[in-house]
Amino acid sequence: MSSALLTDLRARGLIFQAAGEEQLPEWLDGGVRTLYCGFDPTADSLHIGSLVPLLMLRRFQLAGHRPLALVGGATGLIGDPSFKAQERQLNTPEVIAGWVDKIRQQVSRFVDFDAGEASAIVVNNLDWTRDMDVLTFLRDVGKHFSVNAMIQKESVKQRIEREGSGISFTEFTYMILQSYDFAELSKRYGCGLQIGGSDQWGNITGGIDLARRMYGNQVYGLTMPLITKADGTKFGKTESGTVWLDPVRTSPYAFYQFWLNTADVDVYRFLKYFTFLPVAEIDVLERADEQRQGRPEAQSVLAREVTRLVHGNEGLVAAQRITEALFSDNLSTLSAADFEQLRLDGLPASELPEAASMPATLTQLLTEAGMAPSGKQVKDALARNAVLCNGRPLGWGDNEQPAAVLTPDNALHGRYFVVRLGKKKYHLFYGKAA
RNA sequence: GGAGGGGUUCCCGAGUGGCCAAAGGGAUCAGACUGUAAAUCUGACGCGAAAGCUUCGGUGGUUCGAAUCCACCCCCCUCCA
Repeated sequence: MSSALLTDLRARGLIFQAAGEEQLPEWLDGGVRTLYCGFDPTADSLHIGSLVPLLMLRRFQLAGHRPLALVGGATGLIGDPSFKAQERQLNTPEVIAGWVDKIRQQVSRFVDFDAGEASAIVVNNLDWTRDMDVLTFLRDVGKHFSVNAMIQKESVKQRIEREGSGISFTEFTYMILQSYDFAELSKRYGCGLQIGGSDQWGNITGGIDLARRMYGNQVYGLTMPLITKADGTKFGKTESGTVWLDPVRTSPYAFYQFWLNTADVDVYRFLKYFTFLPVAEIDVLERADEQRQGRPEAQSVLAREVTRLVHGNEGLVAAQRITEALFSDNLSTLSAADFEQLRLDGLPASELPEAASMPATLTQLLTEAGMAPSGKQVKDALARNAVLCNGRPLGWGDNEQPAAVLTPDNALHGRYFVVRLGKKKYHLFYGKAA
């Protein structure tokens, strides 16, 4: 364990802001330190936005420190206003409790619970806030906060100043709750460092102040940069929405594809953020790619590493199997068993209706299968020969006779159709087994 | 409680009686070019195969005709008490 960790984190561009920067290296070098990062249940799964902090916990653990993963059973009931443009809708306590369970399991996959002194712990802030009464909260905790200072925080400024949106007292209080978490963890576990995304800076510094005021504990804070893409679009979204960590929401295949599609300008930075590959190795890869003609190798390394981290080796193999089958034009070499496997691996698939109950149009069939949000898009694609069925282009003329197109004669192994829309959207249709 | 401002299609934002399924930009989707990139160009972009159907906070009304006018209601913001 050593502040060599900090050097590596800096080289990766993972440190955005630090509170107590002068003493931090020394503190880290002084023994097994305890740190925490919070994850609020805002859905039943985390998405890749939480990946950097999750991996960060692991980086610290690998460096010999003890990570606490906090699941925000309490803060999730309130909602963090930080840099949010609008007040959020409250969810019921029952719903949140369900999400807490899911997130606890998810978070647990990224840290090691059997690492001696550095063994991870999952905590829930509901445990120390549930039974606190209002007056205690206001007198013992609230008294340490200056509203004057709170409204100055950049994270809530736009909500306070901007016309068209306000902030409820409930959300405004969030900062105090999270600050209290840090103070409490410093007391309970000797936790001396909180990490989080750059949007958490205000909440983290609030906690640092509170820990000192309530318990005289000197604690530290680190934030990680917001992950951005060079083209300015939001990181973590695909055409089908958010990229989730839960394989049920985002299949390992889709997850793998997401990373594979990383832009060249972003990929080396992402390798540093999202993998444990040494920086030197990433630099070598970058130089090698510069020499190469055509497609760089970095994307496939990134996709492989991150998919393995999140979905394990099995998930990775499944993702690669589908990718290989679809993007190498060798559909005809696949066996019936292979198709079944692709289905199990998470290739989007649906059962084909009987010829008698077949939808009247292909646009309808493909839309219902979720390949496109509206028939218009399918229509557009058909008109441009961008819809392929088992490799054969379909045209606008085929639209009104799906039953004539999707016949057993045209199927692979009598019942499989791989329909491709555009360059990357694939869907497996399967008929009844013979 | 008082005064004022505002709610338009995914987002921003025009439109203030017919020419409006609603300008423009962004996002998104598809094509060309490529490397399942980037940049650029092209097309699509409420729903529908089409005929046609449904939109401009809500409900009623005026009118041959409403996103646009009227009434009431709901929500948001600003200032004052």
